[in-house]
Amino acid sequence: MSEQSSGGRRTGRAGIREVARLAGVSPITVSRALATPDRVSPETRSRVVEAVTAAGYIPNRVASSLSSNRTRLVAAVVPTLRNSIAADFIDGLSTVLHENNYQLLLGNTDFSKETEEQLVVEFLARRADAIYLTGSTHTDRTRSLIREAGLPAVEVATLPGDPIDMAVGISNEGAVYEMVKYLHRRGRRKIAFFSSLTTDNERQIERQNGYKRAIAELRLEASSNLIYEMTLDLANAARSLDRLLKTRPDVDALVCTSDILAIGALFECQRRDIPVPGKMAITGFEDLELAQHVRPALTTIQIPRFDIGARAAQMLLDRLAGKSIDRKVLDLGFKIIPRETA
Amino acid sequence: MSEQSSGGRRTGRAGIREVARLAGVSPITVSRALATPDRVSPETRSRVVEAVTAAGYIPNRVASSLSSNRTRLVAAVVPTLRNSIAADFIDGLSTVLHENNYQLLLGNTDFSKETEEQLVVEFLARRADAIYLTGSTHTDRTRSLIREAGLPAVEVATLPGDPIDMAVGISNEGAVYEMVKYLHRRGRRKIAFFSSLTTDNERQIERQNGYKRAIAELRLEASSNLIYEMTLDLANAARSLDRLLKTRPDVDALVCTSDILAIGALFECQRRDIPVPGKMAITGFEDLELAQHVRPALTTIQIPRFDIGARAAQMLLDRLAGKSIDRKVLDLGFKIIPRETA
DNA sequence: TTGTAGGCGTTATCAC
DNA sequence: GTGATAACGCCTACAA
Repeated sequence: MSEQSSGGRRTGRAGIREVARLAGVSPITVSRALATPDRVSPETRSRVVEAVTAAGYIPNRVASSLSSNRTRLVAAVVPTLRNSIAADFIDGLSTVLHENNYQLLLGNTDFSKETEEQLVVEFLARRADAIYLTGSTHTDRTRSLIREAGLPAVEVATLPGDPIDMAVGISNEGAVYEMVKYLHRRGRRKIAFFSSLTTDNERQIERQNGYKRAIAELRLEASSNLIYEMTLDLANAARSLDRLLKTRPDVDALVCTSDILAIGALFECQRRDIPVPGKMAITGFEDLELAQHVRPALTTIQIPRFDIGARAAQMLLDRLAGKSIDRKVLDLGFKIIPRETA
Repeated sequence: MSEQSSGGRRTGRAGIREVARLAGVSPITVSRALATPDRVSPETRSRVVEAVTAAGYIPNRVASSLSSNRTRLVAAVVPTLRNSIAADFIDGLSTVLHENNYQLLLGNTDFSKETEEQLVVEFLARRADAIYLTGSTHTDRTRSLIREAGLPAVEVATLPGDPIDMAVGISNEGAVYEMVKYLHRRGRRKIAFFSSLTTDNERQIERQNGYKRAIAELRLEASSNLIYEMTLDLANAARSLDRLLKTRPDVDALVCTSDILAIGALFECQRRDIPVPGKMAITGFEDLELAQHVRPALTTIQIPRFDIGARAAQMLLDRLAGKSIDRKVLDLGFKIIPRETA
């Protein structure tokens, strides 16, 4: 009857005590042999390793997290992974995290900052060691929760004036501003603007601000019937172009905040035999691989997608390692890629 | 000096005891008021809620996981999120998981089953409640580890004959088989085949098998110089088409295992003024939104991308809830979408 | 409906 | 280099 530790609610799995027993050492020595092998004598180490194999021991990180007060978990919040460059960021983040023996906890908000707040609460409850947020639009509670927890945090894809903690991204405002000026230099004067939804999405708002600032500086026509906002897909871009041309057949250029929208508009022009760039110039944002393969090839804004995620991971890891951060807001820059559509 | 519980290594944050003290109840009552509110009197409940707010209490799920031996964590393994329908699956998975108050732990393998094994070990160590795997190609150890842990598991995007536990997907073999027959009915006789890399990726192998079976049944020419394997992007599809046409200018149809490859090939045909489908028929796989927008529109195989992830989540949740599963391997089906390229 | 006792499996701390 | 002890913060089991 009476086994070694019969009481309570055991989980069936071999634990550190069992391994310790097999190796003829104490539990804490097993812990050290696995976590910090060089603080244990070679013989002890090999006896422990043997015992681990024999017992089929898989350490319980839940227990170790509770005890050490560290989870080696980074939580990330994205709006969505569908049709989204967020997937590229996360790929970069995940890759660097795994290389450093951290794991990724992922949540999607469907573009709602209230949902984001719920996720952040859940991530704090799980005691994630650091947090990755897409963009800089958050509820006040999200911000204070993270700050009060003292959690390393990085906001991604934009350059907030007042980051919660750190940020990596590009100037969305600047990128579109430059693009409008580029179009102006190439003789365009009636410039329309397509963005995806601006709800809880400051990246889109910043891009729209870049457009407006350039239009104002260049003394071009500023009109609300030149600005369209839509869900991010090809079909909506085509539909919006249809509406735009009905009210404003005089438009000679179209700045889009995504390659998807730009390509949707380009295809619609081709269906209507509107020459691009002859009658209509079109520009995108992101530089998807597709951009260089459509004909005419898409003039667009290139951003370092994988790198943004990877650098975000690195910044979090540096902070977790106690290193000092030189720049809290890291601008990875954009580049206008002139191709054929503008 | 001597505070309530001065000893040890406290984490600074308000704990359940502090909340209990504020509410004038025992810690276990706080636990119940939050986890199962209906098992607590309304007054007690509201006193607890007040105390929670006052203390800024965020429950420690690490501790609760350790104690309850449940993490409410589902771990998912994908090859990559870049340029991949895996992102759509994960979006579906994540959405359903969050609706049910589970969180998602995500890892990427870069198409290596050894990396997958490492991730699975890590996920087991974190005591994830269930696991999601992409495909059915795993190391023996991965399979036995999951089986021995008795963990609910779902393999996604294929229909394994011997699933580790459950599976959701489509018949990759059947889909390509049908597509080749479709092309044959439309008079094509020299049919080439483009797939992405087959390393540790049985979906690609199954699709190639579907191609080979149809070719054999139809008594068409089977030749290794009709089969190409490449990294999944537009540029490689174009390059492979170039090579194919050099050795086999007589080819009249091209079956691709991805819309990306098909569109890459289509664009290359257009650059070379090869009429599609006049001289060359092209078919894809996935039915990305782009497929219906390119001109000529792409004939392809549609699969329920978001649903595959969502159903995978549902199967795991059902099993976790102790419900019986009617079908361990769920076939969500494909559909050939005839458009203009074939 | 509420509370008491004790353990979940590990690691921090301090001693040897 | 190794070990004894006591948490980590919560929840299961059982009792009242």
